Amino acid sequence: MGARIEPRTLKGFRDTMPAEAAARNTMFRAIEAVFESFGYGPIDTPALEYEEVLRGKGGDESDKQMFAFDDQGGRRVALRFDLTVPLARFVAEHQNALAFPFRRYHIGPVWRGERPQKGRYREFVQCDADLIGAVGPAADAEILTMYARVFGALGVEGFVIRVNDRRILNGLLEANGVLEQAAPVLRALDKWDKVGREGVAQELRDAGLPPAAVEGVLAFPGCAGADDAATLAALERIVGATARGREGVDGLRATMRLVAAAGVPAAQVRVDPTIARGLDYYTGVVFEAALPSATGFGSMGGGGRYDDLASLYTNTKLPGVGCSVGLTRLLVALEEQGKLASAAAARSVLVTHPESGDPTASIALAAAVRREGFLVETFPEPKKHGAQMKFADKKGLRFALTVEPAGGVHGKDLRTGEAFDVRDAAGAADEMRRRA
RNA sequence: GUGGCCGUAGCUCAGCUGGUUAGAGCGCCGGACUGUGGCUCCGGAGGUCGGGGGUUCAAAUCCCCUCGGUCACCCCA
Repeated sequence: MGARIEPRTLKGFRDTMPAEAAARNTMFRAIEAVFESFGYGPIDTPALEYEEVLRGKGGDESDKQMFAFDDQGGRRVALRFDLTVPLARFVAEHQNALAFPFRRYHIGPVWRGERPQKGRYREFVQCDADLIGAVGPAADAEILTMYARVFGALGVEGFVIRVNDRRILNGLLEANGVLEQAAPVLRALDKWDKVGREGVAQELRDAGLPPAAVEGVLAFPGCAGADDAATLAALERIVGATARGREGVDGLRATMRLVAAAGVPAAQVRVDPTIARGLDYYTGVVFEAALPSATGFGSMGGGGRYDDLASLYTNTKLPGVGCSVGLTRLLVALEEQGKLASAAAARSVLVTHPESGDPTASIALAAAVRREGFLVETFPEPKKHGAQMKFADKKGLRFALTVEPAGGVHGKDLRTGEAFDVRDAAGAADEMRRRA
């Protein structure tokens, strides 16, 4: 016997407890149902890929964040840090076998070697859906509509999907003569909510923008109006003089019209000039989902349009638009708010084991009740009745059933504490259905 | 990669300016009482005070190092 091994998980990695896992699976199913209702089908890709495939163009931020190492055969491999790059490789590799427009969704864990903090882990689950091989407002609107439906189906209250368009942002940059400083300017704008007007102004000055340009850029986020039409009109006044800005405003206006036509409430999807998104491959519409109630958690996901998904792997031009739900973060945020959809335990049953003797009758009872549609578990050992009941209580089971030595079934509603006696499994099922 | 805070029983924490056998609540185990849980009562197990070094007659308590956790920045889900 050596020293005992300390049971622990790696920094940034976490276990999922039964209640949370149950809630997560319920969420999976809800998300999948929405995606599939729009004609999207599931795919999977390997967690581990060649590093060069995932790395793409080097020198990015993702470089430092990727878990990469040599495998046993000396190959440079890495864990995927998102589901979009694997999608690009997948589409490029299988383009002859796919029907375009290609709609797929993908749910799975991704890994990033960042320093963990609130709502941020080194392993987390993303739910992505993308529409590849189509351009225009109809495609963009479809993703936005579906995205709103997902949060609706998850029962998330008060979510807001804030939408902008990279072309509008580029118009702003052009109008102020700062196209060269796109990255720092967009990054600063994206922090509008967090650091406020003065904070953004400071960042812009630090980025070396001339005072006139700083003022010009600052006029932008504040232009949001009472509704999307007003905001779009204001945006048009600011960037309408540039071709790209004009195109962006027109496109976003058309997209929002289609989203409304699909029946999405205006409160759920709103135009917001401060949404920029960090990833540099977005070229058109961009959006981000947030829970106003989940302060300090960051966004619950986002997405946008990209002109050319797989240019690294193929000459075929593959434009697309997609969305992503950060399921792990969403789960933790909802859990913290005590809003985890509790898996309905209304049909859970324990059939006790006789304290001494033969469990045959109990096993038969359990099987019969199971056929009635209940979630039935049997106690596997002849422990004392009190202990068995305690177990049922701790696990949160709703009912306990015991076969009486003289025949018949004695039941108890663990929630109300009421007992009942019935003739057989069918009688127990009726009684439990009545109480559930 | 940079900075702040924290590290005492399974969990949440008390242990003031260093001083006899390190405590509480909850949880856990056993028992009493209800045939069969949740309430109450009784009893019990469980701690290298994160680790290492130093100061001191004496450290969980002071100093240094280290490891771990956490929050923020960066970036993002």
